[in-house]
Amino acid sequence: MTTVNEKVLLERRPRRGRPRSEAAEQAIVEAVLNLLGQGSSLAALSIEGIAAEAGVGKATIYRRWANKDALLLDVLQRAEEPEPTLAGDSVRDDLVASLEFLRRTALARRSRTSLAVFTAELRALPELHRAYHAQVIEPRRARMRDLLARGVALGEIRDDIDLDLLGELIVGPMLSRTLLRPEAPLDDPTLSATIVDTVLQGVAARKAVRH
Amino acid sequence: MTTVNEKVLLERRPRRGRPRSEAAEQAIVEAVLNLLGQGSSLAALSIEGIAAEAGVGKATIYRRWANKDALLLDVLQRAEEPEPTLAGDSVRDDLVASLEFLRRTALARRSRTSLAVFTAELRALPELHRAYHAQVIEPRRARMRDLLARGVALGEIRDDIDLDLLGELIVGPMLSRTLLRPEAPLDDPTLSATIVDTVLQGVAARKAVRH
DNA sequence: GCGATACGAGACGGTGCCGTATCGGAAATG
DNA sequence: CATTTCCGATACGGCACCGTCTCGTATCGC
Repeated sequence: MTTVNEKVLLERRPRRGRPRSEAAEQAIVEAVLNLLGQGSSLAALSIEGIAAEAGVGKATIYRRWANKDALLLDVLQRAEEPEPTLAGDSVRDDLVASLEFLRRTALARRSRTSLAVFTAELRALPELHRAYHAQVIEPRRARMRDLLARGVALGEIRDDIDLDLLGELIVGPMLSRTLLRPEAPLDDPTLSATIVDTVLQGVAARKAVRH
Repeated sequence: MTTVNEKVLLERRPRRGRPRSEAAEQAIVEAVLNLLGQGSSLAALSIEGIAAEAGVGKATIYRRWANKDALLLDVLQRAEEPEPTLAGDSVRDDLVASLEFLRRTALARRSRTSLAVFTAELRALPELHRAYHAQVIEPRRARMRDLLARGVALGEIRDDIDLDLLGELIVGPMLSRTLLRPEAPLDDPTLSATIVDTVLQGVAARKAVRH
């Protein structure tokens, strides 16, 4: 594991000679996701194992990526779904949409494993961790902060709660279910709305009316 | 990494000859926790590294544990704090106490890393994962379920929410902060109460009174 | 003191992996 | 057809580690 360069892929593409196989490249990326989906840890992934899973020679991998870190970072980035576009009509609805995105990401079997793998294992791979955090986690949290701040400004959300804590109240339950209960149902499309509405309304029993 | 036997420790203690050094045993356990606390991943721990950190020969480790898995499982079990005793006066207070326990567990630098390491990395170590889940995670969740059920029975908590979801609403935010924000403050002793009360009361802005 | 068992240190064979190099063959350009 | 580059396969040197074993020494029961 050496340094991850800014430019991850080797991109010199000569015009003469046999072109690189797009199929091989896809097979390599697929193989990494397959192995992660089968429960492999990030650190346990080996180039030789990936090559075998992909039905590819090691040289075919090293022709495209400089080293293992570069390959893994590239695959992790490709695996990210695009963030959802938020309608903006209601902060509540946008929160549900954001959480739905997280749920679907977690639902995909591969990503589900990946999420768990990322959060902890990346810690042991500092270069990878730094890059992934800066390029994926942090922008996502910034979006959530903006959304919640809009909710406060519009009067949908109490203004006496720390914005970071608010985000954790929303995201935490989905994270808890994904990480701590690997067997828990995650395919209920109403789960996100239930979480958001429950966090908004509160859990305490009430005698008074809600509005 | 071979199978973890039911009996983890080798426990034949002959009465003749030099007795085993209790100091060495403690140094070994300490060394594992130290390395985890320094950010090492579970999979990256090596017997040789542990022995060096502990200032101990490898044979001294293998004299006590059958293999690496047995050592790690034993250390993980020892590292668990006892669950807090719940006063039982108010479910809200007991929830705060339970969450405080989780916060303190996460706060300890070693445990903080360990928690992150466990949740994801254990996945790649199936024997370890199964044992840890059954012996630590599941009992903890059962306690939380009982506590929440009491809250529902006593009328402190709404009766129209799934108990598992309730638990996730409480535990999730702390988990989120611990795992996704390694730099976030976790040493605020009022954090647990803030989370519990916010989840109980809800996040939505209200015009009506709360009672 | 003597045998038994422990200690730290580290040698040892074996395994698995990294990243490079080489093979014969395949697929492109010109 | 000659050249170039890629292909899968695999050999290679090097490294880190596992779990066993052997040193010379220390500490116990008897």
